[in-house]
Amino acid sequence: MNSGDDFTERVLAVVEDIPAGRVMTYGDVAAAVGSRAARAVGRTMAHFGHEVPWWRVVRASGHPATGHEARALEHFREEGTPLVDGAAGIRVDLAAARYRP
DNA sequence: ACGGTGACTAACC
DNA sequence: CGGTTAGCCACCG
Repeated sequence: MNSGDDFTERVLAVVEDIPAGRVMTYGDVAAAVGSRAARAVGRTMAHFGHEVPWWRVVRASGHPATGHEARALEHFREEGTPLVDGAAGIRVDLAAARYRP
């Protein structure tokens, strides 16, 4: 019953380990599983993200996943995630919200 | 085995 | 700040 995909399983485990009010970048999650496939992490979220707090995973710029910014923003406000209001719109304050294991 | 693809990142102008 | 280019890695048919 092994799902067979170690990478995917590890990624989901890391995302679930992110506490509320904090976020991690795709690159950080990839590094946490011992890889640098930030893109592969994004794909994993697109397929399995419905079972994990995908909104706690953001891009290196502090913006949430492309096409899901509005949805992530609702969760950020709800969990009290540090946000920054800038010209590019609203984004997560990585300096304060980035989760460092 | 191979090429295309993507909820990405960093560098450059 | 923003738009573009190239590099990166894992999954799918």
